[in-house]
Amino acid sequence: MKKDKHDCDLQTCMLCRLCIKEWLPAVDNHRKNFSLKKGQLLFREGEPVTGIYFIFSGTVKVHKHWGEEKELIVRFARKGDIVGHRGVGAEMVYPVSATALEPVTLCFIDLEFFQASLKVNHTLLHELMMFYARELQESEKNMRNLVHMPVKGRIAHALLTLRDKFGNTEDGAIDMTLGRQDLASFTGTTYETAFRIMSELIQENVIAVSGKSIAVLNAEKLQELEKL
Amino acid sequence: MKKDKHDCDLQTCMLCRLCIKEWLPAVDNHRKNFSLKKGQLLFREGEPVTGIYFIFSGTVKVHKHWGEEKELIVRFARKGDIVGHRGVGAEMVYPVSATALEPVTLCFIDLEFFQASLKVNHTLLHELMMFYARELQESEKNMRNLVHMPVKGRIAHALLTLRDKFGNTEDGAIDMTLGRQDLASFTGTTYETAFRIMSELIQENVIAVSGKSIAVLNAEKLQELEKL
DNA sequence: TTGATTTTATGATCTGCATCATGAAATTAA
DNA sequence: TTAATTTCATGATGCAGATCATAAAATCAA
Repeated sequence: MKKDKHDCDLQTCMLCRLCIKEWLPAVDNHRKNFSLKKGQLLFREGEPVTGIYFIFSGTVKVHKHWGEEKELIVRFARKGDIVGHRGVGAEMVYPVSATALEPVTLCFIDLEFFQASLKVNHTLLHELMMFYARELQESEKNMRNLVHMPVKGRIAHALLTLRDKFGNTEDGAIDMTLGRQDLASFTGTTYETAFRIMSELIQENVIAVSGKSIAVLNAEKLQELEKL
Repeated sequence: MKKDKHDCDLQTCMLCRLCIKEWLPAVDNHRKNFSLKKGQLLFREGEPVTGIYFIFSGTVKVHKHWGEEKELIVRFARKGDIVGHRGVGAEMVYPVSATALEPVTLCFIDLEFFQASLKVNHTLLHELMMFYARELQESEKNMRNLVHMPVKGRIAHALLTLRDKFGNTEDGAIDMTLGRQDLASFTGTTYETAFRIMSELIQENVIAVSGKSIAVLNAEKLQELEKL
């Protein structure tokens, strides 16, 4: 993890955006900027929590492990997103790992200072609470989908979610590249099944794939798949 | 939903426990006590959020629906627990339903007043945030379990969780009665499978069942099942 | 108290998806 | 540039758990 002091602009993340003017210099003082290469681990499930991170550029996957081989991707985080807040709670151990999917620059805030910020800044505290609330809703929705929705529907849902979060490039592809394995881990299935379903969707002209970039051609169809 | 004004003791729920003395009369003023019979619906998924509830006695299941027939139980709430907070967020619609599993008495606080309380009482706000954080951890753990753990493991985990939350009666049974169907919905499986696994566990002398009450005889064995 | 509904119980079958196996293509390392 | 490692691609096989079918008990309604 390369250290660096002049990366973030003090206005991308929620901590800075919601910051009280007087507190900003303190933030500036406490932050530590880092960069990660593709595939590098930010923190690992089970490690003690030292602080939280804000992403300044790049994409990170947040994932839970099962045994050595298997995982479930719980969330993707991008520019401006907070990472590591799942460690806040009773245990003070990260319940997830975070890994860079591409080169990433980010900002580290140690826990103590972050908690001080929450104490000082009630808007921040409230905003963070709402963020947790939204993530909880999301998580439980995904949970239900995992139980009752067939894989095809989950992949449809995942694609729509990703398009929503990352937007489209000019040529209509989702502005994010993720491998089949990650798509599988995100939808709670295996690589092979994910692959087969993607092939089906291509055949049905619902999506178009070239390399790792995926374009949604027929969002309505995906929405249908989401409900049955 | 029978209305009643003299149920809760103003010290069971988090709102009251963390309340600033001066604010307590306001709470007393805004609360509305209700009671539900077994099986009665407290609120339904999709309904607009009007406020939040605190349980004074009894047990409530919080569940998400899929189609007409299927559901997933996301949480059980008991004395002192908050219910309805999942509605707080962007949408202002309950993302879940809540149903009484036995006679329940509870306390309703309208949303506006609750939010005012959060504004006034930062301890409460902080505590609520931590609560969301813990629920999120829980939810994502369950999510991973749904994907990677076989049903038997999930049932083992569910039994341990329930024992933890509800404790034991004198005769060693989990202090809560839930039907097989609810156990199935809680572990994300079907009634039949839940039943079969329970039979296995009984045969293996890991649990004992009489009617709707379940006793854990061998917690270690359940813990083993949890990890593979 | 009796008929109706819900819950419990259990076997027989069916299937979506995981697993296994194998090779080609694409990255990455060296 | 070449060897090593990942990722992509696809068919063959197997199984955990869903679905279907039935009936007895228990609970509830009237």
